[in-house]
Amino acid sequence: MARDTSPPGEERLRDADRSQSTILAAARDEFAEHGLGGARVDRIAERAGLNKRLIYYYFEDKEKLFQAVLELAYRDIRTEEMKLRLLELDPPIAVRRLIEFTWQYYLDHPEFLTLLNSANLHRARHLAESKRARELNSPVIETLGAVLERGRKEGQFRGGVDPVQLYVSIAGLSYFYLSNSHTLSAIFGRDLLSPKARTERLSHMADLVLGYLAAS
Amino acid sequence: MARDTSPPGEERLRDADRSQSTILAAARDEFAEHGLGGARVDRIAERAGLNKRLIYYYFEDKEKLFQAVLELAYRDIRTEEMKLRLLELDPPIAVRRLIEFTWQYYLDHPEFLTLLNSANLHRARHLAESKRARELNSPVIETLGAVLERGRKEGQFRGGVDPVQLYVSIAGLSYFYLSNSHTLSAIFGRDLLSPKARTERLSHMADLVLGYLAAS
Amino acid sequence: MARDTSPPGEERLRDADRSQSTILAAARDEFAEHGLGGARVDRIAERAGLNKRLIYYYFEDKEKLFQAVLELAYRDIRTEEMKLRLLELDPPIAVRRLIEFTWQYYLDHPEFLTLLNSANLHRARHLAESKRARELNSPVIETLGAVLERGRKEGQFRGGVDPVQLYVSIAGLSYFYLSNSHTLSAIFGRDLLSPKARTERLSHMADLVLGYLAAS
Amino acid sequence: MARDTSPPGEERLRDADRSQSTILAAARDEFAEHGLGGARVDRIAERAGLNKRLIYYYFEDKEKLFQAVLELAYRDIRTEEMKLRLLELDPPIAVRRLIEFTWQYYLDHPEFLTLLNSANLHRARHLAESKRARELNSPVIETLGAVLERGRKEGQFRGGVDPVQLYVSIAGLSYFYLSNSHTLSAIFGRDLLSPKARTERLSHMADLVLGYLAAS
DNA sequence: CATGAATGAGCATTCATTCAT
DNA sequence: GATGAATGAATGCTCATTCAT
Repeated sequence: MARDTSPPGEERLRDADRSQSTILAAARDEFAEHGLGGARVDRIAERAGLNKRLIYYYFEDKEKLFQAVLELAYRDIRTEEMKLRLLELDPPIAVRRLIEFTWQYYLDHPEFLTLLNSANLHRARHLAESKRARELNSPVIETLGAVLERGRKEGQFRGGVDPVQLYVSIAGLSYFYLSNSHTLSAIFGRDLLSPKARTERLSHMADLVLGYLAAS
Repeated sequence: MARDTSPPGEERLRDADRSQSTILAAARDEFAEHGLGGARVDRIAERAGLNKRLIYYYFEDKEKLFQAVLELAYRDIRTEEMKLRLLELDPPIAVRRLIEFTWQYYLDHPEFLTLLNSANLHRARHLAESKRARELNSPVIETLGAVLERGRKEGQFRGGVDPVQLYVSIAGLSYFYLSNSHTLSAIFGRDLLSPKARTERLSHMADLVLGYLAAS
Repeated sequence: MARDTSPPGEERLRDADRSQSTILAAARDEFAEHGLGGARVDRIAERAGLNKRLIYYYFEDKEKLFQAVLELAYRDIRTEEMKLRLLELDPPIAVRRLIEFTWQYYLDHPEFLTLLNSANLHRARHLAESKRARELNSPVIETLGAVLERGRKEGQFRGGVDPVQLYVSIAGLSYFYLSNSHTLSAIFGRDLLSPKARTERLSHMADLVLGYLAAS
Repeated sequence: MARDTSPPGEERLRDADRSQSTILAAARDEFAEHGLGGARVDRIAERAGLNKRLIYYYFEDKEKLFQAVLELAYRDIRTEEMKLRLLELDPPIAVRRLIEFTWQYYLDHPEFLTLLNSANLHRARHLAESKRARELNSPVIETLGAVLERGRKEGQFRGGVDPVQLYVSIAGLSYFYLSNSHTLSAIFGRDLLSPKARTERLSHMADLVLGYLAAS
């Protein structure tokens, strides 16, 4: 009586890795939707289609689960950033590409913004406790430094620009707009997420950053 | 049995106002510290030194209290913004002043950032429901428009800059840096809130925005 | 519309003292029956006919509730002990009366034995944390000392008997027999709680203690 | 695929016995520390360094495990009691020796006291269900009867003393003092387990019992 | 013999909210 | 206007126990 003829790792129950991943994905969605305080462990279990007890079996408690979700979210964006290959591009193009990537990634992963918000609300306690915090440092920072340096050498960019400051600025320009889009839309009485508005925002950000860099 | 010998009306109202203000301040701190989901009505009452029941008497429920806190926070920053008198300044100075004000206000009122975060987590539901949302529109937007226009006319600024976009950018540059300071400090392994780091950030932001505006 | 004509403190709802007493009594029974670990807060609320939340409102948590129950149990037995008036009796009669009282009290309040057991299991942590622990010191100890002294002076008792040791012995003789009655009954194959067995035990204890005291 | 090349039977059984013993010892410690209700099967498995499932394999459930622990504890003390050889001693010496043994055994095996407590809390249900309950009857009872009889014949002891009553009394004198030592220490404000206090207690108990027996 | 994965029922505790005065 | 008492519905977490190999 062949009990299991399916390819390994595909449909098996009792697959620890698979269960953990399922839980992480469900938790990410729940935390993104409701924040750390508003998230419900019951709902995470339900979303994952797994027993609530299993969450505690693998992640100990809600806080540690949140930490694991955060680390995964950072790993995900870093993984994508590493594919950018900015060094192969002309410096202005490279900077523009970084801006576009950041903008698009935030648009595609709204949960990332919310997770960041929740993490900040709790004073980054979850990252401070993570031994892997430093690993989350973006590899792009270094690359961006090289891009800026090359742009300067080639007379395209001004000098004296700190890549960390610029990286934070690029992130902030997209982040604030998107994270506050609902609030801002309500206040300004115009939809900041319409296609037209999006295009305008992207243009503005690129103009702002590249205009600054280009200035003598 | 004389229950109350105080003059009717007047003083009662004063007390009522005072209680409401006390509750609002306590709620603002609690929401700022723990977010909407993590805030506890009990703690708000304790902070205010008032009976929990009074909170419901004045604000109906926790959500409405949060909404009131949000509206107050917006009113507060708008009040300060109105004192800036940007139109009396040379355009580049005016823009610099707005950047400095924003930066300093966020530094002085960290609770404002957290409240914004919480509001965003809940998709601005609380503002959308507020009849006064539009009143929260910053008067600075209009003023900034005038400043940009004058700067352009005087050959100091480039043209075609949307004041809303620029206003959002200025806010975002400070906001992301400060809101994420703990996370970023952990990741970069350097204290982003040290006096030196603060000065550098302010310089960078001014350079970025003014460098952009000045570019032909 | 007279809402409440009943005598005060009799049937009123919303009577804090009354509620606390009701909870304490229910808790005492539950703890006595199941021990600290086996007791269920739900069941205590049910026994008390009150909302579970109220238990936490008044007693903070299960441990503190147990502590309150313990203190009450001690206060109760001390109250009874104080009514003994041993000093008015002839020394041998006084000692016999203390033995009889202890025996009867344990028989009438089997929950006292169980509570003591539970407290001991947790290393008297609950008493050690009680500020009133010393108040629980039996007033009988002092009285017993006087009785022993008078008995010695009158040539009825031997000298050099520590009243604390004797008090503990008297308690232990009843306590072990009753606390272990089920175990011992099973082992010896005879009912240790039958009327005849009880009488024999009381005789034995009195003989033992008085025989010892009378010995030259 | 050779699964097992070891000699069949013999060694397997050894392992099985060893595992059971390990579990029993771990369970004894856990039950002694936390009582039946507070004991955790997980912790027992951890203490034993064995998989939780094995516990169920050998002992069916927690209750039956507790019963097994109890039976073992009784067997252990009976084994020691049988080494006393009281009949070879002069009656008063024999009684003193029994008192000393009981006192010392309880001191050396505090877990025995706690296990007894737990068993009593559950009304000896675990023993009543044990087919071996009667086997747990102390062989010392009979011996003590003989000692008392010989002491009486030789004019050293009074007559009419029930060995069961005396045995229970001797146990109770040590048991109550030690089992309640924490509570009593807290109440009396003096350390009942200091070397001096121990010596005094032992003296008192011997005086009490032997004084009683010696009395005409 | 031995084990990691999984679970249903339950548990102490919390929380926003309402009642009665 | 103000407050102490009271509550129903969660909420995070635990536990003894079983499954599948």
